[in-house]
Amino acid sequence: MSSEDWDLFAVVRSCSSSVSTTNSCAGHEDNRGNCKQEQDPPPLFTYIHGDRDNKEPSSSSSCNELQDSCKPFLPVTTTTTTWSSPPLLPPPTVSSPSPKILMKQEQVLHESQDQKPPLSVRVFPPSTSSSSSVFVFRGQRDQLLQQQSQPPLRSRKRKNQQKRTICHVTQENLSSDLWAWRKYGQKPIKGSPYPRNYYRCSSTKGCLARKQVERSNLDPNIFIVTYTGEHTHPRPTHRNSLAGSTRNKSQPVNPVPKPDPSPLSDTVKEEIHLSPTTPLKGNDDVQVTNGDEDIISQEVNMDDEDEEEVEEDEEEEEDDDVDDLLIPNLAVRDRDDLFFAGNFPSWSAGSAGDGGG
DNA sequence: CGTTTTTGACCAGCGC
DNA sequence: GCGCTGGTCAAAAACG
Repeated sequence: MSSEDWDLFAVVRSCSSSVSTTNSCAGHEDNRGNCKQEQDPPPLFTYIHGDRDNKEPSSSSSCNELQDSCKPFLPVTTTTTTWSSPPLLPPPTVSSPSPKILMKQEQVLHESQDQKPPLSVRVFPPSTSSSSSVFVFRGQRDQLLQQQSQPPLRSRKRKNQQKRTICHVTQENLSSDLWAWRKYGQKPIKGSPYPRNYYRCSSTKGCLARKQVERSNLDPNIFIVTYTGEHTHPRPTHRNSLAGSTRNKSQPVNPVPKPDPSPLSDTVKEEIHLSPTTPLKGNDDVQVTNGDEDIISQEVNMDDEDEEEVEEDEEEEEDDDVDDLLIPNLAVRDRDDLFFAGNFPSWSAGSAGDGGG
């Protein structure tokens, strides 16, 4: 596997082609009015948004920002589904492999980030379309309690965590992100075999938007993308420069433990050539994915507003749903496997920095 | 030349 | 206060 492979994942690029398509944003417009969705929205999308640590009143602009970041992943149909406050339900128990795995991942994610397991998990059964399924889980009660008893956390780290949108996307969908991101760090995450990659918006120097891409340890096909901060600029229509964007030669310092390197399909190959910075041509990315990919995004929200919406959903959704949840359509899976087969250069460890500290 | 990626080091938050 | 961990910075290297 080579870094080039990872490029694709890391990816996270956007802008490119842009422009054009309009779609997902339906109903969600960032404060900059960029909301126009650029590409065909992937079918699967779950997102959690909200401020976990500092529960600031979620400003619509902020939320929109985050959502905007995810817009690329946001299916038109799901755009309206904003979840927030979860019912105070006990954390669901996950035991089965497949779908539940994602849930576990979620829990892991929360644990690692919030240090606490999610209070509840919301799952969207593939109701509207078979290809799209969304699940959202969130734990807030503890946080809420903490809020009441604890003063607002104030630290750079905490501040960043204030609002974030977590999206679960497939490798293919990673490139669906139309924003331009520049990788600025990579660190191994405790409890996860895969390192976490840190990206910041490269469209504008002053842009505070950041993105974290982490591969699900439970489901390698799924990437956990966490958006933080807000874009301080309208969505870029094209890349400024491609220099250094593609690294085909670079070799993975930390070879990823990849099982079987199967031959990549043409489609996959194309994607592999793409890098996080690689300009997307038109909807190439989308084309590759075909829209069947799974994008699971989650919005972590601590906002009361969202809670209301969630409540409604809750009634509709039953705990049983949780079992069903998750990525009904992993059509990409095969490709992903192949794709990943030789990818993720430094997934292993130690790369970004001292690993902490 | 300009930009991105890589990666070691630093800083800060959190739990004990 | 200490240690662990996560997040970010910055220098060097790589790429178009």
